[in-house]
Amino acid sequence: MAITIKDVAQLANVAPSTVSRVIANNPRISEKTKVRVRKAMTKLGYHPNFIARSLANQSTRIIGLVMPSSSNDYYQNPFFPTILQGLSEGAQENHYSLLLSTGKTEDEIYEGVVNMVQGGMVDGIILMYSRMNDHILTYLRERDFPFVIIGKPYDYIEEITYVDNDNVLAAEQATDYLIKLGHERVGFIGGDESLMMTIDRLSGYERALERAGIDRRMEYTLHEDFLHEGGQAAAKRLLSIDEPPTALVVSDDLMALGIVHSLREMGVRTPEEMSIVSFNNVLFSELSLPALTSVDINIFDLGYQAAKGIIHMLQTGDAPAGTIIPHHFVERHSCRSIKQGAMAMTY
Amino acid sequence: MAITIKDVAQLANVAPSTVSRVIANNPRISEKTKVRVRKAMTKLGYHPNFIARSLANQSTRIIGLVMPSSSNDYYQNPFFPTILQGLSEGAQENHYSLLLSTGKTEDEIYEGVVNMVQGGMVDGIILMYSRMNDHILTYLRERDFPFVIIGKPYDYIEEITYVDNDNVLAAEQATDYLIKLGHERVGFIGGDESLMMTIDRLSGYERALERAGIDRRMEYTLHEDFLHEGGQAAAKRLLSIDEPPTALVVSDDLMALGIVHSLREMGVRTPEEMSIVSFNNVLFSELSLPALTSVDINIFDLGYQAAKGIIHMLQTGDAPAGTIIPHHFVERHSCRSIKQGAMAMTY
DNA sequence: TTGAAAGCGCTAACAC
DNA sequence: GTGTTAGCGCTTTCAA
Repeated sequence: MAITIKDVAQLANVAPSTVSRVIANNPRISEKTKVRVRKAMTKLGYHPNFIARSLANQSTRIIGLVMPSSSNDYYQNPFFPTILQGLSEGAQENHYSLLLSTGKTEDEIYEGVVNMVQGGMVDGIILMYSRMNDHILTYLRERDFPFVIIGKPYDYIEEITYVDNDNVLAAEQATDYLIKLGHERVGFIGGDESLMMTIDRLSGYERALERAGIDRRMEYTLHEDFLHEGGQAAAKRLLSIDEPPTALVVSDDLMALGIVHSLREMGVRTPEEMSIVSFNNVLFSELSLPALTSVDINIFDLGYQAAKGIIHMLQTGDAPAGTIIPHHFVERHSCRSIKQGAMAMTY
Repeated sequence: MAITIKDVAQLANVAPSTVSRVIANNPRISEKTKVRVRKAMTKLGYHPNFIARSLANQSTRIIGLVMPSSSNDYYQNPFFPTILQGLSEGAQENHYSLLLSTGKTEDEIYEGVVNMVQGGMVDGIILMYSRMNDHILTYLRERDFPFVIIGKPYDYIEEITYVDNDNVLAAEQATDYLIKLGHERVGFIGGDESLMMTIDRLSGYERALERAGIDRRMEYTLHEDFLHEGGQAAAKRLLSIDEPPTALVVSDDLMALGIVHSLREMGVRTPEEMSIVSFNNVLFSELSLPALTSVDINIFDLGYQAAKGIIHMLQTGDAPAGTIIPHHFVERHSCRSIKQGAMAMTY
């Protein structure tokens, strides 16, 4: 059995409660006894017991992290470690810890969250994704349990604290960029259709087309899970259209890579015959061939601000609000101009 | 305040201890009262409090995960989410939770681990990396705290439970593959030199050269952090040698990508002028141009077995042992034969 | 400024 | 089979 507050109290000749106060640095304890107690603590190698403290305080200083189900490819994305890093840094700065949800299926994850929450293991929750009609979100709302969500809430947006990019604007700008390059046949390749990220990017894409007076063609919009199939299916479908697009807005770098790859296998080169703008700007976007023009969404900040946000909520009980993380466009070599008399590539 | 065991006891007309026994499914309780108590539980919406249980049991069913410091590029690797997935699945299957270490610097992480361990937050620890002279490992050993390490222990290998690949063999095979292709000037690009993974792969590389009777040239071995610089520095140094290598064993796919990229910028094509074998076989290895020939080390299993391992230790108190996860070679298009009269590429 | 004592919610040894 | 009781290690009234 480890050293407890009692052992320290005994050695320092004070009551356990006094030791407790010294730990909390209670100002009503005299400096003299503080010093004495602290000396006893180091002498014994005392370390406070988190569990006992949590039980007494009804608070664990632990934040639960809910990942998307691991059957979901989203999880596989290099996007994740970076978000985690942000979360980790935000938590660390305020002496909070992070507890991971586990579970493959949605149901398993849901059950895990219920355990975390009702079991009193966590003080708050961060949802690392946002999708429509999410059970977990509903549950959290119903219980009025503190949480923040990374991504835009599907509904009750005024009542939920979230951290997100302006994905509509970002996609609009990306699409606009292609249109300015002279492309009129621009397609959109999204990920999971229930993800708010996908939904927003799609509507940004639509908005740009509309503003440019370009009719949207439904066959130019594809939603699939490309990580596994390497974009094979998408590439095929795209090329089987009688007037295939000349440019693509792709909701994720890894997907973009898959599409570039499949296109290449079918003899279509990027950017010469297909221009591509993607999202996230993960590490390898720069290293791939061609280097991907990508929208940097500041993934790290997404995590960092989410951590800050939930901690702020827990400490102040403040009203919810949305935080928008700025994005920026990173121009590389995956797009080319098809304007009359323009340069061939957009270096 | 939430529903407690007492509320349930009252409603079911039994003592709190009986409720506790029902939760534990103690066989000495009659089916009749079990049913009655369970009914009361669902009626009240009772959910056991983890913290209280942990305090009474002196066990949390939480496993602490120690990541490398986030200043470390290793963290950035797509490798990580996959390990996490494995850990998560292994933990979930046994109803364990995962607590993440936070902290940027080594010292912060160390402190975090001490808090986890001495604070009684975790029953065991998984170190997600293995390096020489690691403080944290020393600490854990000194306290005799249960832990498993992903990677080969630097010392006391007999006394430590670990999960690892046979990196020596893997690197030997990779090098051998290049030698068989006719390469005699084979270089090695490793990551962090203190990582056991790097050390083992380097010695596998050396072994293959030795067996083939090829003298090792020190200028062919480079250790750097290529993720940030995109391999620029490495590529330059490699090409500045009077007799540059014709093939490279690279300790990581992302690094390999960086090198391919930099080489290309300097006018050196892969695989025509430089053959490359790398490690890990992460998702994009297949999608890059050229598709990378890579050693698949079964990252998921590394995590999965580590989780199983620590849980086994906790439940049985069993003696430590090493688990070796098999690897396999995935031949793609980043190497070519330079043998007389051989085919140009190894499709 | 400090101590005594109750209690956080649960488990387990000991009774009956 | 079930109840009683004493903790697990800490915080926090309340009293002094």
